[in-house]
Amino acid sequence: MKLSKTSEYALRVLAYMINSDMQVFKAKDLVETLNVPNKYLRRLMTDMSKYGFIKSLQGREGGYVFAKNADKIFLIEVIDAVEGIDKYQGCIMGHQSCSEENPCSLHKSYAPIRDLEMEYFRKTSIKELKDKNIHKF
Amino acid sequence: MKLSKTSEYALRVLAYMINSDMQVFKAKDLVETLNVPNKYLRRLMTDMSKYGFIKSLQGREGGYVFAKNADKIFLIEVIDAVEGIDKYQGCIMGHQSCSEENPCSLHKSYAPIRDLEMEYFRKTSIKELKDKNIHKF
DNA sequence: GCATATTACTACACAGGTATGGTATTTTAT
DNA sequence: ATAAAATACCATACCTGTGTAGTAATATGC
Repeated sequence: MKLSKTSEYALRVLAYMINSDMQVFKAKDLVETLNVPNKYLRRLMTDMSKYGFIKSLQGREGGYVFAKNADKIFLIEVIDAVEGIDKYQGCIMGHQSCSEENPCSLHKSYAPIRDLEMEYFRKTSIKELKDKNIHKF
Repeated sequence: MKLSKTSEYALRVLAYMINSDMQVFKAKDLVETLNVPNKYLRRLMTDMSKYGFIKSLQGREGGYVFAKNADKIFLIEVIDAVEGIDKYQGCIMGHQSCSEENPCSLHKSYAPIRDLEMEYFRKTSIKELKDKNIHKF
């Protein structure tokens, strides 16, 4: 599982937000704190708004806030929204059809590992990224 | 772990070779059997020869053969050779320095899963792809 | 109402991975 | 010598992920 930079940025933004006491986050603050390219972050935030993880407040005194409780936002949803999760679920050898019934030569041994990984992303929420001992998002 | 197409092709070539009774494999045969683009496969085979997994026999009746016993060729070596393995071992959130001592907010929970996956690729050899019930490489 | 602060939208640019095409060279069995 | 096979370059094209630039739209404070 090597996430795209866009997914990394998305998770880092959300990890920062859940670990901060602020309610409203400005793009400028996020850019400086997380070292994400300015315009890139802005597009990402707009996208994440559309997907319903956050909400944007326009105008002066505006910014971004969570659109729902962070324990209802799962890692797999974020990844799927910003880069798509399908590719990580396909056959490790690149076969179109690969299943228990018609497996590739790696399927039997690798499938359990991939399933474990997927379950992790499916069950872990943004809220679980809250950890007061960690100052790296 | 979403491998590059180049890695997928490499594994499929080696899986096909270990599952066949033939000793010498011609590029033409590999291209047709595995549906890999002609020129792309040829360059890949040249690369794999340089890395010592296979050997090329030039001239008429030439082709490719294993350069060493397939139980001495591990998946991680093949992946590392053709696309590099480093990116899969870095921090899931993209941090430069992320370790037990200075972890990101996902490190503690995700590191064991990534380690398990890496161990799988480190310990599984091409020989283990041999399976007479499988006809998909 | 106006200036300011902030996000939204559209288009473009660059790099790397993936793929194709051409031409010429080297090696070896027959 | 001829044919069959791989090697070596080299150029190009496409797609995607990543990143940049400029302009438009929105809301607030005064």
